[in-house]
Amino acid sequence: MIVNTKMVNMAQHKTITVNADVVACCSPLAHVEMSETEASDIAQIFSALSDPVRLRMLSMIASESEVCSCALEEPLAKSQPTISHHTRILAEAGLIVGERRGRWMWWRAAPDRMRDIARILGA
Amino acid sequence: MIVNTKMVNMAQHKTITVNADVVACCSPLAHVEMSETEASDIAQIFSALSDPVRLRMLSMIASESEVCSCALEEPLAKSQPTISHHTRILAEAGLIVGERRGRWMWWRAAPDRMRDIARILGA
DNA sequence: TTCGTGTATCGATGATTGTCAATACTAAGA
DNA sequence: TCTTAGTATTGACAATCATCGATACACGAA
Repeated sequence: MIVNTKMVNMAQHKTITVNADVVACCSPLAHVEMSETEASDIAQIFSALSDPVRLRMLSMIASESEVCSCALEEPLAKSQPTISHHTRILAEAGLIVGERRGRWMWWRAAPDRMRDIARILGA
Repeated sequence: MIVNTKMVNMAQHKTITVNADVVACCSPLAHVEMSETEASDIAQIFSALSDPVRLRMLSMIASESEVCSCALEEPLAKSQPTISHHTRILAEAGLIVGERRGRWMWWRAAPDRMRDIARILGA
């Protein structure tokens, strides 16, 4: 039974997903030269994707409907603080969204955001 | 008149494009959980995309048929060694391809590689 | 309230990275 | 050959990052 449900991106922080609309409305790379602002915003997202642990983490989360933080430590062979660090970075990039249920933190992928990024790369 | 033409990725190095087929045959993120090897290979490419200067550089190159190295310094406001450093990283990631003509280095985008990455993110 | 447990934060450390001045390399012309 | 000019490499430095132990916080149960 679900006792408490709270939508958050950064677990106990304000819900901040950076660059939401900037990314959504950004043109494909090959069409227009990017501004410095666009470049910084998008670079942050690629930066979130530039770590092997986070990539496998995102893959695990995106392959299921949702995954608990506690289910990530063992397969990724990382400590609990490290897992928390990486989920936070993915969430700040808008690639995953977190939901607290009691003591547990559940994560699910944000396919819209992933499509936005794919579109920027797409030909 | 073109005197000498040499296809290279790393300007005066061996032609090394890392992960070429690994990336091309990699499944979308949400389909199968990534192996550590896949994750490392793909993380390297996202790492190349994770810098604002490189993103703008790639955008400039992809917006034209080809761009000379010497045409990048001024609009990006970076020194020549820095430009060379960034083109090298993009080339090693397989995102751009270089061609030397005389004293000049010409770069063009690799849309196939960009599509491969988009497909990995795509839904 | 107290205890147990899952998660977030802090602090420190070793590794990686972006940047540029100086220098070496490469190619074309004189 | 010597000179000029575009590019690559080296070396150094400041900044950022991944990692984890220790600790604080949040929540449910007794």
